[in-house]
Amino acid sequence: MSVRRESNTEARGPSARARGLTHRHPSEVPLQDALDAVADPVRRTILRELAGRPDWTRACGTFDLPVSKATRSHHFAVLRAAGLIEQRDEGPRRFNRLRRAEFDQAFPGLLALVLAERV
Amino acid sequence: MSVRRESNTEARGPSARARGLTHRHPSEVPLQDALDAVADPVRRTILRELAGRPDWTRACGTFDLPVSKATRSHHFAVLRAAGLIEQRDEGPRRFNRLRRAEFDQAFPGLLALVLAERV
DNA sequence: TAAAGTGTTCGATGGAGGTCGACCACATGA
DNA sequence: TCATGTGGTCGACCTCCATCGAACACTTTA
Repeated sequence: MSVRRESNTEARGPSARARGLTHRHPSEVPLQDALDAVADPVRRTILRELAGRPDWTRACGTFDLPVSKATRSHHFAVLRAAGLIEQRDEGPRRFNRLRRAEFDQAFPGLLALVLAERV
Repeated sequence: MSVRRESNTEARGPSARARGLTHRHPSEVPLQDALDAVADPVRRTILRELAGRPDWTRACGTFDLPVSKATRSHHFAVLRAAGLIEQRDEGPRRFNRLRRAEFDQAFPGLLALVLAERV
């Protein structure tokens, strides 16, 4: 293995921003928090859009939402605290991943209801 | 068919109170309403207590809830509108039934999460 | 260094809904 | 007819949270 330059974050470790990124595993999330998270229509839109693309391909700003970026940031924080998404910084952008398997094991069927919703 | 007196409500038809009882089938309930209904801890307590007894054996006043009867009445109305319970008047009391099968068909897994919650 | 792009934090605001007391409606029994 | 018990309705209150603009922090690039 040579000493070639790495361009991803793994080689450099977490950035200053990513250091403050706290995640919670779905198994540690109370049902109350999970229900509160999915009870909001904007957050359900985020989840559905996230499910339609491969993991780590959607930055927070790329979602089509009828709210300001401050509100948007708030919603992503709630989803993260509810164990519904995982986030990773890449340069100035924050990419997202839907925690399908983990969340479905903790709350079977709940995420499926959200993703099946026809808006 | 003779003209003998009937003592149950079916023979006399719905009482004056029951006439104003509007139910909604779970299949007609939007996901938003279903999630809002189960997102409240008092309502989840009602659902769990209801699941622990046979159908039509629990009147509204027999539930152990930390709220006034006005609030209690409000919660039962929300659960009814969400297709989670069915109500039937018997004398001055209003008995309840959990709409397990119907609701589970409309929102698979959701009610199970509520009933499995350990308080 | 400066500028542009992305995202968070802060403080304030508004609305939705949970809560209550009081009163009302209905059924039952004395 | 009256009293009692059950439950709903009404109006008011209050808390929580979604929302926003503004300011800030970090990264990248010119």
